[in-house]
Amino acid sequence: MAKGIQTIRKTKTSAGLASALDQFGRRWALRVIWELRGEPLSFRALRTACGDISPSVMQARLHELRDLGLIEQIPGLGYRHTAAGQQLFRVLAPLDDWADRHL
Amino acid sequence: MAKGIQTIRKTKTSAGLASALDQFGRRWALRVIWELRGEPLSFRALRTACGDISPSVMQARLHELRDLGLIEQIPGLGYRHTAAGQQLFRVLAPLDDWADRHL
DNA sequence: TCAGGTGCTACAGAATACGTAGCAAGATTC
DNA sequence: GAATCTTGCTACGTATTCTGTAGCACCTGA
Repeated sequence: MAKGIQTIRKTKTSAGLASALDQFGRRWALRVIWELRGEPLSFRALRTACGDISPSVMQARLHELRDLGLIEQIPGLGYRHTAAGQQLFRVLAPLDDWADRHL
Repeated sequence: MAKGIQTIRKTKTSAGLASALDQFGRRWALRVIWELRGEPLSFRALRTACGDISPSVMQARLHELRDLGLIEQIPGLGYRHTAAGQQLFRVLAPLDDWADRHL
């Protein structure tokens, strides 16, 4: 491999986006955000919505997403998006169309 | 926990989107898509752009993304988006603003 | 009281990621 | 034309993460 390859980027990836992509690059993280698009879901409902994933992993993702301020737990109601989480979902929403078209 | 919890979703997550979210829920998958936004990058340049990740993991992600038809390898040039990959990046692009705002 | 649901934890085994070293092939330099 | 550099990529031992199953404490309704 020889000429023409760019080795140095002009614009680097921002630290915020990098950490976001790192968090989202964990199994089920994006899926959880997606499944909470409608009404609040209980821990177990969320688990079955994701195809009965391991409760320990679900617990880990829920903690992380809560720490990021993307979801919140309402006693007696279950889990739902925060304002930031809703805006993230709005950003992610076009993925549905994209997946239909390209996968 | 008692009343008001929805256990059954009205609209299920499509299989295409589910598999997409599954693929993207692997470490560095989204990051690789993101780093290829500009000019083509060589294997090693891509690796340093992602913070010097393990070459075996990079190799695995590149294979998977190639199998999905999102990136392609041009001999002498490196890796770059396919048409589908570019459209995915366009969908993902607003994440940058979102991360700035919320993280 | 008891059956059923809830959120959540424990733990062993499997899969995945990491970090480092290194190889073969092509270009570059001397 | 030999040495050097850079390329894409592989090997492999270790560490982290995910999976699958079982089960506990709590609450609700019958």
